[in-house]
Amino acid sequence: MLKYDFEESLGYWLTLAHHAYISELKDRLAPHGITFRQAEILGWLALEGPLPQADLASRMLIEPPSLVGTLDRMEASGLLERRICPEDRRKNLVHTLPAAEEMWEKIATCARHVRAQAIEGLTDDEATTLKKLLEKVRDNFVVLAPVESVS
Amino acid sequence: MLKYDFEESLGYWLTLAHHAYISELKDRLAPHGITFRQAEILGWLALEGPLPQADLASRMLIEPPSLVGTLDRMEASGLLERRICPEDRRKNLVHTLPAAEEMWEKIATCARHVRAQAIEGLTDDEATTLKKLLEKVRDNFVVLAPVESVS
DNA sequence: CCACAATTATTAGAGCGCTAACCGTTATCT
DNA sequence: AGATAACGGTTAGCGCTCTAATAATTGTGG
Repeated sequence: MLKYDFEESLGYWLTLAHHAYISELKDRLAPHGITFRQAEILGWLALEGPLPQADLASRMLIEPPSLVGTLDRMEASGLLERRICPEDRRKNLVHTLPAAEEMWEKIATCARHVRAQAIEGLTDDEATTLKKLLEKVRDNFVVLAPVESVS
Repeated sequence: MLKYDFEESLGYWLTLAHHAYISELKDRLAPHGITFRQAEILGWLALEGPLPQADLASRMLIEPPSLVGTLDRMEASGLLERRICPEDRRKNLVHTLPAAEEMWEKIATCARHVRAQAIEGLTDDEATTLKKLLEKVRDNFVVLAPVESVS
């Protein structure tokens, strides 16, 4: 049987660090009665204002159908509202409701704590280097936007 | 509304790189008719031999119940077999079957390609630095093993 | 104007993750 | 030895993800 040395694989290191980070965040969010993905949705809406579902999905790196159930649950718990876009009646603009406001403050506090914990013991230079290297890795997979062929 | 700057968060960079890596691997595995998690199971068994389900789950960073369905599907497709451990009849040892052999060769090829693609354009020093920094981040979250209090 | 294509959201069905609760087996402790 | 605790696996119920197919709306071609 072929062997594959997980310990030497960048994918494995990435997975370990990512898992540790996200797990910590989930653990801190749970006592406030919100999930990681629901928190992320409130984050994007806080940053960018009301968004159509497709735009929200693309920012979260998921497909539009994956969002439907989560939005349903958040609408049921009074955090959100879908409103049909007047300019394009195919689109739903996702709006936050008042209950989202105080929830978002708790979420942001959790997120800042986890972020600070993550870079504890790293110098500014090291954090910058880490960001740069992670971007390089990502760019190795991102498909270059195909240039429109001008005939 | 409070704003949270995703672009400045280590968690976001980590997520982007991790997502790109894993997505690429999933895309390469799909044509061979196997999922990422099923491939990972074959990888651990190739590396360590037959394992109890709880050990497998801990290596995969998931809880034992999460493994049940996936093992059921793999058993149904003839890749695996659960065998009761003679020394401890509570345990199931997960054994690979012959069909797993050729599947694993395809998987290992995919994994090596993705790994090479990920570190393309990185010097050896940069790869080493990246590993070191990712380990530092992870260690910031890992709970120190509580020392047995010697009374 | 009208047929056709593209876009947006949804449903259906499958895969994989979690916690809580349960059963059978093994270990421990008087 | 016998009661109790701990361990390994499973089930049940839920949350989030995917692809393929569908309905409604909008854009584009002749």
